Amino acid sequence: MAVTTPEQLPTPVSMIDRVVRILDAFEGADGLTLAQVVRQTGLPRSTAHRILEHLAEVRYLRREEHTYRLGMRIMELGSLVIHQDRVREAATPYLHRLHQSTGLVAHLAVLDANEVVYLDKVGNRFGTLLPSRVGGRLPAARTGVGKALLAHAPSAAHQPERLRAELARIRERGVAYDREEAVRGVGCVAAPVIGAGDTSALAAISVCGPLHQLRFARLASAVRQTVADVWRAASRNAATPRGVAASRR
Amino acid sequence: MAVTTPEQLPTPVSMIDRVVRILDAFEGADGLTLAQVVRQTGLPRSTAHRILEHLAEVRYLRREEHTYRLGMRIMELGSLVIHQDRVREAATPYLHRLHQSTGLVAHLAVLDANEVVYLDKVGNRFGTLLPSRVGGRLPAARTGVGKALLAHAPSAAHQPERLRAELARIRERGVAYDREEAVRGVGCVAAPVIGAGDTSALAAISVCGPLHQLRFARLASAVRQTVADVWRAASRNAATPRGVAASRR
DNA sequence: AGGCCGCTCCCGCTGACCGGGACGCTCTCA
DNA sequence: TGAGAGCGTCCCGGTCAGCGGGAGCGGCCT
Repeated sequence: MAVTTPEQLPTPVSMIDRVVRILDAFEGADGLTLAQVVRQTGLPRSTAHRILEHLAEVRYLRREEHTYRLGMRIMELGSLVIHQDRVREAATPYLHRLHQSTGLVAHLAVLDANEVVYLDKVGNRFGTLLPSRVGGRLPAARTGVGKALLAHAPSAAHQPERLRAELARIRERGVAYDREEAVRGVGCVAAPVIGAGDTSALAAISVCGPLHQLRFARLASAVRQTVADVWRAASRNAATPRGVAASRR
Repeated sequence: MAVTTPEQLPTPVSMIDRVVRILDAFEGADGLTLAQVVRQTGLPRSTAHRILEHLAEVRYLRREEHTYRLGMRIMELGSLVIHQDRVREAATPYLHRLHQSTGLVAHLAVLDANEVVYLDKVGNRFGTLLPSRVGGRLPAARTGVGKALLAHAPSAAHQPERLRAELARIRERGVAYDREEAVRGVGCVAAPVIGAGDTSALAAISVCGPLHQLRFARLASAVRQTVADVWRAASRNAATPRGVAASRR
């Protein structure tokens, strides 16, 4: 499998496009040989080889024998993005409080098109039960944070009927629920952090855990309290916006 | 300040070098204008402008008005690096256990030249008291994890006398201590995760907290136990090595 | 031994990239 | 009010960094 239609990718013209295409190839597997990169990117062998070597030289990739992996410099830059995000900065202490007061896993996420991207995750106690991961993506419509974000996004009006109804309910209550929509036996309670002037959400916060031990009413008020605290903390320092969210082209 | 000697940087010749230099400029500040990038990188205005725009197009940067910031794609790639690291994967559950049993902050870090880079940090309870950060760097000689790593690194023989003596003691005991060397009032207990065949350390684990509430003897055995568990878990799945550590050119 | 596959290196050609400079905008200061 | 400084944007002719076909090599299968 993974037989991406051979060569039907438009040939990238700029150097940057070539580099991006190569780096993107590493999202699928955690270690690629030259030949694998060539197959995935459709670039000529010598071109791919040259760029891979060059990227390894600047430590954006790491080479071990004949396999390349993403390197340390990319990790450092990536974690810097998260670190510099103002909403995340304001939210982290409150996520810890939320985690401690509920004993569940607390999330912070932003919307990107139809997916959520997680910026923080506190209290990994359920191991791999939860599919969420800092820097990871999940379809928005099937997660608590995602629905909370969609409910307060410009795109809310253009969703399919069934979802639109649920989003309206979420806007009313200020809280979104997920009852094993993403993972069997797991539920979430989520609420959006709304921007200052407008009505679109900057980010969303959730707590997730085994469905049978969730007290929804209690969690709803805890999450609502948390987003209020985060909003206050964020707007205290906030002169200019500074988040990875929003601003698509 | 920050008046990097103007123009004395060697002019980068390749596109990749130029891109790297621009991205590196964002490590200092979380948001740069074109003019600031030009000053920091020494690149011609039009060149910097063209590259910045191009990077924003592929979402490696994000543009808001006239300031550029690191973008979402970089965050995603970066967190992927951490996620794909085998040692980190094996260590995380044990870091949680260590955190819960001690009530302190648990770290996982690797060595890079004379610095440590943190791969995981569990239990942020002391807020900004600890300078460690996932993806962040600190001088190795002044941290617990750093000394544990240096003690089992090839470079151990070439350190200054005083440090060399301490590293020898660490090799004997299998545990490194930090008593407010990095931060006033804070101490750490650390131990290295040693590679399979050889004697050099893959990574190191530590617990850190307020000095007055540290029971060193008890923590030492807890950390030793943890590295043993992690080693076992890591070598279970480990066919090929897969970590951001090691392999300098 | 012959075929297959993967990595590396070479080298002549060319178009992607370079960067000086023009232009327009917004401040600030005289 | 107008000159000047600083900034971002855009243009365009020249050129060299990058391109990529292909040769060479070495390992691993029949």
